[in-house]
Amino acid sequence: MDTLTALEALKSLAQESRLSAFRWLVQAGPEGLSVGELRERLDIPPATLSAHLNQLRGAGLVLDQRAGRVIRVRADYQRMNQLIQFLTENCCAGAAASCLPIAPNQEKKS
Amino acid sequence: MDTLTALEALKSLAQESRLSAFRWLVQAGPEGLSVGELRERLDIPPATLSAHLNQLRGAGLVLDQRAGRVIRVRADYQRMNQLIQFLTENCCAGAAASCLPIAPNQEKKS
DNA sequence: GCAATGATTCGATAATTCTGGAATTATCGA
DNA sequence: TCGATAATTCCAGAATTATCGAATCATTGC
Repeated sequence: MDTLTALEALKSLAQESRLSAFRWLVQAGPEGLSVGELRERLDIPPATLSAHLNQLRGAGLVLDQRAGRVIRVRADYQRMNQLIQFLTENCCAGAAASCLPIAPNQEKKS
Repeated sequence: MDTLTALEALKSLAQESRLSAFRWLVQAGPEGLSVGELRERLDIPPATLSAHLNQLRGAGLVLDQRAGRVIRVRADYQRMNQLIQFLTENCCAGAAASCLPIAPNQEKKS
């Protein structure tokens, strides 16, 4: 993932409603949620949610699929993963040791 | 790391100059860079850099240490790590399989 | 075709963030 | 103490982002 794309993704997640929306979608799993369901959970007006979703879409963090009148939205884990990878690489250059405590083959220390 | 803290960190990194600054600092290693060196690399006015550094400081992503007239700034890897951990946990809940392809003990699939 | 429902776009206002010159603070060396 | 250097704060204008009502688009069922 290049810097510009990462920046877009970061901008998209760096906002309360959008981060919250994304977390709901992640929690919902591969099925995702309809825009309406998401709106209920976030309790914000449709137009506002649409604007936020557009931002997340633009960053490639969510995908949607229309089913009749309902649009089902789901988190794009792959893209999220690329972001995490970008951050890991760009956080760890020159200090790998202190930046990989999450890896499953290591003890989670402290 | 709680959501609010993560949000602060994301906001701090979601800006071109600041992301760039942070990457320079990471690349510089534990020694970090002086504010002046950072300013040279980013090529932005002192006041602007100060504002960005304050943001990064507030998010706990950088630490500084005064040495005479010079303030040496370095990336806080631990904090960055916590952010990555937050994102990993909040990306992977309910979909762990597709969110850990980076782990060194797994094949990267697809 | 028409009414109803789910979602989006439009457009205007409010709020926030970014930027950078000028003034200020801190430290050093002579 | 003075002058120079490193960095910061102050503050105001510019630019961007967020918010959301109203209008619109898309789809369904009748």
